[in-house]
Amino acid sequence: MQVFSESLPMRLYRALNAVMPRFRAVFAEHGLTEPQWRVLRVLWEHEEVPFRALAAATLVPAPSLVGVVDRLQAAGLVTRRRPARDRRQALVRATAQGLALERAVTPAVEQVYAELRAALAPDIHAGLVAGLDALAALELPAVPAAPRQHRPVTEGEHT
Amino acid sequence: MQVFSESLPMRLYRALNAVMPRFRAVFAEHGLTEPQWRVLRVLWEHEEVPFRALAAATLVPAPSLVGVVDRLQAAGLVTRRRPARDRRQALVRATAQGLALERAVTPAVEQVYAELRAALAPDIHAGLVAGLDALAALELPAVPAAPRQHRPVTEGEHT
DNA sequence: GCAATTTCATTAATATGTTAATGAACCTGT
DNA sequence: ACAGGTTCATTAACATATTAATGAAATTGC
Repeated sequence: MQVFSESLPMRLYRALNAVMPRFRAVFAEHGLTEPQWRVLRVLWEHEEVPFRALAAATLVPAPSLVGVVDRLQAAGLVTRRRPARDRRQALVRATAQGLALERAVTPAVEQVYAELRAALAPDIHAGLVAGLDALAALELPAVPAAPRQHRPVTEGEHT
Repeated sequence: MQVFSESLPMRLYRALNAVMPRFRAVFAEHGLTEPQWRVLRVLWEHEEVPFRALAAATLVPAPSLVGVVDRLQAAGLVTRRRPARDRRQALVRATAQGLALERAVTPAVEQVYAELRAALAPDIHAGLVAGLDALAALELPAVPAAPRQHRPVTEGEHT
């Protein structure tokens, strides 16, 4: 087994840890968490987005997205709508206030991106993007959903 | 602003989403969560690890690590020790049972790595690793810790 | 020596991730 | 029409992430 710190997953996590705190600091200055930001980001690009598509676009798992949208809705930044033709669906849309946030937050976010571009050599950046896209495209054979052989390590468990 | 789905953070998240479920399925078959696996992974490489160092090596935030180690300890996989020379510290060490897990889980994990290597062209992989390490090394100037200008979007907030 | 500071793990409060289950709405074939 | 199956958002239960605060233990400054 290779050295833990040099494994691909840990490299991915370290890369994220290097950049995301900068972005999150910007989001926080405007009262947003990262998932909340992602939802708004999608809604700035698309008028009205089906819940399912929103989860896919933001990479926020559907069960988490329920709470995220709840809080954005409570804050008056988005609305939820049930279309008559399929009342199971939920269509999410940004309010005027939610749309207005774009102009407020974007400049500071752009600046972080600028720092990134400035700090990363173009060829390194290109190789990185190519590698990431290759990974994302892998579509490794879906997990066989083998039944668990052992119970998970959970709180109440004593020896 | 660039297209959301093509931003570097989303590319990083998509790459992780493409590979981690495979690994987590293996961990789950042995009753482990991903952070739990990471902790054990470090303890297999180092006899006894200071809490602080364990958090850094696993990239698990210290407050989260408290619970992770609690559960591993309750499951009999690790122990916590307070050194006499500095009673604030906590030294974590794997038990015999925790050490035994390595031989049980490693083969399946190696297999996932093998799938990854087989699916990713060597030059793409090299470019990816180079890019990730460059990102991780960035050390963007620490966040200025500017005071929040707006309250976070929280549950109880109504318009 | 001791008050002030700093370090360290932990707790607290809130938000999200993960997996399974639920319940309503739709669909399918008959 | 309707029983059975499917889709969809949501809830449930648990574990973790994030930020701030706490409290005990070490260290520093004077």
